[in-house]
Amino acid sequence: MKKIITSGEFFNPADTLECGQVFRFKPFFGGYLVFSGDKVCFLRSEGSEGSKGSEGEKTVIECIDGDEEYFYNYFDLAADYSKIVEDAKAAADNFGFPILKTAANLGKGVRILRQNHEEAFLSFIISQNNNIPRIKTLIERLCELSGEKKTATFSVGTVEYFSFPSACALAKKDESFYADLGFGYRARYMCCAVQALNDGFLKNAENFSFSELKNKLLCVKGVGEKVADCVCLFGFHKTASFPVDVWIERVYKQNFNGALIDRKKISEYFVSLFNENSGYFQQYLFYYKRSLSDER
DNA sequence: TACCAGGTCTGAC
DNA sequence: GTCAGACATGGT
Repeated sequence: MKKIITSGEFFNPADTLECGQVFRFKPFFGGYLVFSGDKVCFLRSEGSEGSKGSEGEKTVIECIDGDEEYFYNYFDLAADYSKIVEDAKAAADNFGFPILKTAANLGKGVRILRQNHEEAFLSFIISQNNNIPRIKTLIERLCELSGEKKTATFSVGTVEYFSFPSACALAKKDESFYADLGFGYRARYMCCAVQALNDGFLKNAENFSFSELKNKLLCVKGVGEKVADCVCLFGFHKTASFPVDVWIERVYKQNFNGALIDRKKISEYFVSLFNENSGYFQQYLFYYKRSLSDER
């Protein structure tokens, strides 16, 4: 077992996991088990007697031998998030959007994950017109029925879990399989998406530009602007992406006095302001807006 | 019961 | 190109 220990000031486990970018994690011994593809790690805060984000706080990742590099990359540990938060505050001042400063202060512990490509792609197809608790349930069912059973041992004990099924493993599943799991009308989209994956449409996709990748994703039935933006951001770390969903639409109307109606145009508006920081700022705003509701 | 959720597709105009 | 309605499901 290996440990990665980082400062907790700009990496808060709860904020990072519960801000809606990822759906496979669960509470475990005061921290979280985080699943990605066929891997798992145990993520927790340590030494935080004071308030959240205090100087002495550490964030600890435990993983099995050989997975250190994977999770170092997954949690984007090479990036300097103090600069991103400062950029957000500066943008808030420059453009006169005080809410962005408030959101960045609240969400400064959020990191944009570098998720498994296939998992992010299929997960955000499931996410459409759905709520986060239900998305998590559907993905969990999918893994239990089609993933591989695995075990991993951490300092506090051993866990059993299921991997996210590969596109290959899902190749023979038909629409009724997903419908029986409760996917609703998304069952048809899942079949299309799995076939696209098995046809190799995401092969070498990490080398694509943002627009190349997004256009490719939009060719798949069931993938629209918002899902494509989420896959680009959370699966491929294309941070010039600004997904617009119902929550962001509310932020735009209520806090930015926005007059645009079309979500694609709202996204383009924010990207024109924030450029390569769009994805980070979007996540701060999304997390802030949702935290105001009682949903979580 | 009606509405909502990290939307997208389709057909009418 | 724009827009309204349909689409499955389960929680509130």
